[in-house]
Amino acid sequence: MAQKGTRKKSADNTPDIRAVAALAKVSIATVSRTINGSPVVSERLSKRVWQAIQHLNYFPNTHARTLVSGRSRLLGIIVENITNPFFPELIQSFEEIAVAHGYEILVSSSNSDPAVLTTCVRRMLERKVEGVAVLTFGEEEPVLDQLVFHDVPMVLAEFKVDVPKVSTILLDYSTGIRAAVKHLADFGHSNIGFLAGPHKLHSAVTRENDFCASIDQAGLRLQRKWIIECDHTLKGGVAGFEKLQALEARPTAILCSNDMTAIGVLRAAYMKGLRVPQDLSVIGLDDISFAEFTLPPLTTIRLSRTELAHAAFDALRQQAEDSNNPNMQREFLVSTSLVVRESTAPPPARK
Amino acid sequence: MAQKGTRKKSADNTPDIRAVAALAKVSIATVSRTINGSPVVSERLSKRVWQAIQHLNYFPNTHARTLVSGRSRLLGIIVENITNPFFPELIQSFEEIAVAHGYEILVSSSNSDPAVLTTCVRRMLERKVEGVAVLTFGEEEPVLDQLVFHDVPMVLAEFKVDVPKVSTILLDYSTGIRAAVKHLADFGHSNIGFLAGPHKLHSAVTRENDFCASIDQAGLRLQRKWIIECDHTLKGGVAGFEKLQALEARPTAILCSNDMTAIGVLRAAYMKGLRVPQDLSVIGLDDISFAEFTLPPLTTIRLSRTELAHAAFDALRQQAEDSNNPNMQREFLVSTSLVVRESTAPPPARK
DNA sequence: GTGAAAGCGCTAACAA
DNA sequence: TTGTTAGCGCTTTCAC
Repeated sequence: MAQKGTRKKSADNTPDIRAVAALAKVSIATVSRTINGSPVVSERLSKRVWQAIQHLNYFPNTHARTLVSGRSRLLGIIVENITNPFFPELIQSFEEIAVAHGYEILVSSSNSDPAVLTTCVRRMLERKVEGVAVLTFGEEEPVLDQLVFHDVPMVLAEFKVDVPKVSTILLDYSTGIRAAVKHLADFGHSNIGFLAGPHKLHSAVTRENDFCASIDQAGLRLQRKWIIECDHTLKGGVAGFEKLQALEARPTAILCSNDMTAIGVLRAAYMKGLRVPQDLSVIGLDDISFAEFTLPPLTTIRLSRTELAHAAFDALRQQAEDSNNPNMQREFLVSTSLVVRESTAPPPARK
Repeated sequence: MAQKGTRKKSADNTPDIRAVAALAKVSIATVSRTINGSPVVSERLSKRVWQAIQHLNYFPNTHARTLVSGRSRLLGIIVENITNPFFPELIQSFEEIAVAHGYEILVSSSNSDPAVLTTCVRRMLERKVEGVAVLTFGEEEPVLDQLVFHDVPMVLAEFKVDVPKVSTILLDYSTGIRAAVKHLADFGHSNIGFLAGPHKLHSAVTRENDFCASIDQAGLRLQRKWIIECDHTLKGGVAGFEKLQALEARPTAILCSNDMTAIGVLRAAYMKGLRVPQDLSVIGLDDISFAEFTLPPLTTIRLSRTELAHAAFDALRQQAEDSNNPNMQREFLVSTSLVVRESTAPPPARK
């Protein structure tokens, strides 16, 4: 009845820009300029405005801002699965950097399911993200067309496409893998097996090739039968280990395409009564947080999630903010390095 | 030069509601009604509108929607740390449910740092979340005032406050702990130790009390000196185990306040040459994903992240959508259950 | 340097 | 049942 405004909420604790303007006795334009750091505002007014803002505990409504400015300050990040221990650390870093630069992030998991990916993309589009980091390391291509179509900048991991506004992050596995092989060779291992990832995964193939090259470079002889395709799971690691054990000539060290596979090997070796590292050396790849907690703690090739996150953010931010160069495609390289823990040692003495 | 609109983006692939209206030859109001499922729209027009929408690949701008409707369909979830293996699964479930109901989520980690928490809250406020799930299991209280002040519904875990629009999720540890103690007792253990969490954590105290009660209920004698305060980390578990070992009379089974502590015990036992479960039974609590991958796989008390996520979402959704009952405070109970794996067995035969 | 005013894309009165 | 219109809270011309 006595209500005056049309759709004003009843007891709203959230002041708007008009309230600030009224309190500071300036126009809303001046408040806006002050908040956005426009250099034209005189110090006298700026001070009054900030005081009013403080006094009212005011903060701008991002939706209104987005609507009028066309900038959402929202970035999307799509991972394969947040439950996969590789990703939380990555998301964490990405969030930290983004927030530090005034961006908000939208996280979602594709679960390797194209239908889910479609939904993710749609959600991001609806929220008007300014860029999307697609860190699924796999089956990305098809649905991403939507993002391209809507002109949303992207950054892809290990997947180079020649499209404007789409940058790429390449992973330098070879450095870490070479270091791992050398580490083993230095211990005296000359028989090194490799438990590969599924060949449909681009990264798995790269890792395998890098392994082969490293064996060469170390002056060792590559044994094709010691390279076994697994599936990046613990079970796969167990199975891979067993295949290796069934051979007559067996390696004294196993490098795995990822940590879960290595954890499978640890488990299988334990069940067989083989001691790691005395009887068998094992190395993983990724350095998921659990690698530190295995029995024994796993020597592994660390893929820096921090670097990855930085690269992804930089690519997106640049696209979002550099309007001079709207169609740039950049390329980043993220390094790997060996983390020596306790799953590697010299090979058992020959009898 | 020849540009007509004022601030129109140049080549915009994103049609707006007017484009749809024009194509369908209806007013924008009809388009809006159609999209929002208003029952008043005639089938004839509705069909034309949907066709136009499809044809243009149109989707509404959520920011505009939020601005005018006052509903953001955004929910916040604050966890202690996304890197803590307890949380990803929780976030995953929360996301799934939320998305299934047309909500988007904003995830952030407080890192147990009040300053960071303040930022999280601020970010959520700026984005106008309709509710926040505070699942930090700890030091929440102080900064949350901001949310209360701004009238944002909340749901807290294990932390009951009597404030309108703030619901609580209680965790029923006792069921799981009782089952664990019984499991051990059934094996013949009568000497059971407990590696507690830090007493400043409410949940840790509850777990400890439930343990004591369960020992009683199992008809066992409680040994105070077998209860040791640890800190929920692997190192803490190692230290706790060592304290227990230093005692003259030692337990044959150890229940831990969380899985990381149990993993520490596994490690320490391994280093001492004690076999688990033959020489010592170990039980964890949480059932983090790694628990399945330890050596041996860890018997543990599972705290259902799915249930937790459901409860959190339901609480928030109800607050957001039930405007009849704007100040309701609900209470949820989430259960725990024993997951038997391979770290428990009968005690070693007495000599 | 400052303010008035025009919208950003939508929803929700209100009219017809 | 449908259309017209007034804003949601803000940024950004454009005058002054």
